[in-house]
Amino acid sequence: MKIATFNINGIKARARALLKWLEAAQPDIVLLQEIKSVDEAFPGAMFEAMGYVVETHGQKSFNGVAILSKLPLEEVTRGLPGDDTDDQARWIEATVINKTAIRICGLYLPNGNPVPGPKYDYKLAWMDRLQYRARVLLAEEEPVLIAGDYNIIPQAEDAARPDAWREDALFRLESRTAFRKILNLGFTDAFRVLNFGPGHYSFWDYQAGAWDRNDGIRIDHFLLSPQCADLMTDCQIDAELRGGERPSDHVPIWVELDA
DNA sequence: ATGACAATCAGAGATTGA
Repeated sequence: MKIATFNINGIKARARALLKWLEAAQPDIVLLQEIKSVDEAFPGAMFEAMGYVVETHGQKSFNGVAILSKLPLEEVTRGLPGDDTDDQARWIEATVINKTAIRICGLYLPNGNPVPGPKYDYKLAWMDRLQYRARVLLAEEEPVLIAGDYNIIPQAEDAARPDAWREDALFRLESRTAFRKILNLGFTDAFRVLNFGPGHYSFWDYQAGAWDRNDGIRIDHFLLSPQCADLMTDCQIDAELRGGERPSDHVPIWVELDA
């Protein structure tokens, strides 16, 4: 089973490019972030025509996550637990059953800039809630996959110019510590199991020719529970999409699971 | 230190992003 995550930076602007990539990459499940659309305006029919079921958790103008799946989805839930006053659409969960049941979580973690400030406070508070949710899911001792745009550069090798990010909300120690706390529960950063060294990125800024200079950062991740990590057979980034026409500033990353 | 680029909503330019 091939599961992908892709921050598409606006479904309205990216629907055609997404369709083209789906046809080429043939993922069974796709987690989307930054759909920047309310549920009613999401162009679900074009994906349903390809055999996907569509579950959205949208919001006007900003944020918004969705799941496309060729397998039936069960127990779909929306919103990250832990704060009833948080109305930002950044979290969606579903269970998919093929050979084995997997709990799939799609996330769009807050950016957090500028630092310091309320946006950074929100990021850290959101990561606390994420850690708690991850802990609850892990306790089930079943395959769990938490993937999406984490807005976290895990290590220096995950940025072309780490010094430029040193005090940024994506890379400063406090942010990386919060991310590592989740890993330390027992989750695996899928990409780093199978890929080594610098130069592997999932985001390139639109500005200053970042793509042409490969001035990128790796901020889109798959975190796998032990039971899920044992099923993984491959994990890759489809970087070439960034060189296409009117691309998102992120590219897809995917895992292959024997599940 | 600043801005560069893009999407959205709206119908200009502010807001957001990373």
